Amino acid sequence: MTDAAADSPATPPPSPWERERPARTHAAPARTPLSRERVVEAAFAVLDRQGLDGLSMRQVAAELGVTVSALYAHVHSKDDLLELMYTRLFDGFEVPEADPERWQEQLLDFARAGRQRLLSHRDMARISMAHVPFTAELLPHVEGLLAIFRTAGLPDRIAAEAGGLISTYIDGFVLEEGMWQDRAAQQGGDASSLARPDWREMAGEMQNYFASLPEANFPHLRALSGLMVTDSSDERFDIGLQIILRGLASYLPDQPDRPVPDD
Amino acid sequence: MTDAAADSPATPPPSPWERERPARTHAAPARTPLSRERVVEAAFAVLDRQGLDGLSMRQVAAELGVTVSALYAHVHSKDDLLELMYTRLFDGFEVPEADPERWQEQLLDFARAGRQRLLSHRDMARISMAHVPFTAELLPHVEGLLAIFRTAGLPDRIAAEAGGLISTYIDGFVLEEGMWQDRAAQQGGDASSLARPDWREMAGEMQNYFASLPEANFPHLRALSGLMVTDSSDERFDIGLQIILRGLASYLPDQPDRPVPDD
DNA sequence: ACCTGAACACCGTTCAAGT
DNA sequence: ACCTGAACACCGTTCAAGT
Repeated sequence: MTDAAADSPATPPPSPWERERPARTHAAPARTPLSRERVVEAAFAVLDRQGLDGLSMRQVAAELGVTVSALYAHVHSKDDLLELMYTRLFDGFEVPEADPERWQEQLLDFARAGRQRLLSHRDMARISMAHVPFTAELLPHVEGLLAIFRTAGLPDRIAAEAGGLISTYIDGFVLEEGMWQDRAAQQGGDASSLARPDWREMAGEMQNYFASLPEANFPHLRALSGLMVTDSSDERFDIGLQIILRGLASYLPDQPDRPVPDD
Repeated sequence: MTDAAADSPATPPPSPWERERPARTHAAPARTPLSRERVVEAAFAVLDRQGLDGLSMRQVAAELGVTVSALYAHVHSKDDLLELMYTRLFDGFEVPEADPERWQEQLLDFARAGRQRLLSHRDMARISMAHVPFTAELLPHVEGLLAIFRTAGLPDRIAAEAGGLISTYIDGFVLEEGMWQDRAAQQGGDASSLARPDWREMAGEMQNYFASLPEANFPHLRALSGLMVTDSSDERFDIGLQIILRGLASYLPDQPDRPVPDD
């Protein structure tokens, strides 16, 4: 029984962080009745159409052709529903086996995948920021991330902070991306272009605004006007990531080409 | 005309980012009537008492002894009110003159002050995350921060990302701090201890939980159980900050013997 | 066992009417 | 000029009642 590790994801018992949730409906009934899964699915549909501010229990019920009160047999509350959506984001995502030789690439992949996951549903970053992955289902992901840091050789107290730092960066970056899109959508398209408003225009406006600032007061903002807001978020995302990765690398025992402190 | 820089904070014209706002009430009337400032003040009072989820226009009106509709003469909407609260957070805060010799200390001070500002009102990090400091009033702060990066010698595209990276870190860290306190409050104290619920207990619970995980599946989480959640957030905050600062420092041309100032 | 209907106690925002 | 009162179109959640 010592190889229980290789067995399954081995979801641990609920942590003190999480609230209890009503027991699942045990037997799967006949003609596709409501289920927790269907409620979550409908919630994603509403989210993508209306955004988080338009995501109400009543809208989810309408999406399912059902009364509001019917939802409460399957989810404990709206907060519970949001937590389920947050958790479902990690479905089918595995942190790879930590490889000390490739820890930086593994981290890059992890972060990029995380961003893509958040981009897969509207306002998902806002939902993600409101949660912490310390629930039983998500702890394996945390463990996998910590494994990368520790087997790479990072000191424990650095490894303990690194996961939160990177996750916060991902959430924050995508949150900001979403804000630009929202602004562009609400300024530009009155009725159409709901799906993919080209915020390129807004980026251009902001660049012009920064470039038009008085030179005497805002020399640096003017100088960086072309870089602060760009339409290629992918590059900007990677740069921030590299800053963090280089910071982490500076804590490794021997990495000769970088300024390493002697403590 | 060239020394306009030394004149005043020189608030630039509104950026494309910001929405219009109803014109301020011009003349200050007699007997302390409503004003934008009083509305914001009342909103902070409600926020500190009820939290962001309990902050409603109706509660703010009640705080002022006034009808809800009266508020709309002074703020354009609830979103507008939240933006005013966000902006007011920066009042009386100056980014220091950039000193290339002391850029790391200046950044440390900036970040610590930012965290303290967020901690000064309940749920303030949640409000902060929903905003971007690209409004006319806040651009001087952004400029001051960029000045520190650029005069330190960081490449432009690194400087352009560094501000957002650090701000995101601050917001994210304080957001998480607040979540712990909320959890502790709603688990423990039923009626009393509203102001300062000791979440020390909850931290202990989480540590025990991590330490109790099956060794086979969660070796790293177990090993770091004492570090992941601690009651001294100050240290944890500084560690994340140091990771970022070292990452930034790695982009400087040659700074061989001077790593980040250690505690 | 599962869902409906109705109710409760809230929301943000608007607008005619008062003073 | 400034505020009130009432209304509109929403919320999350609960619970007795139906089938």
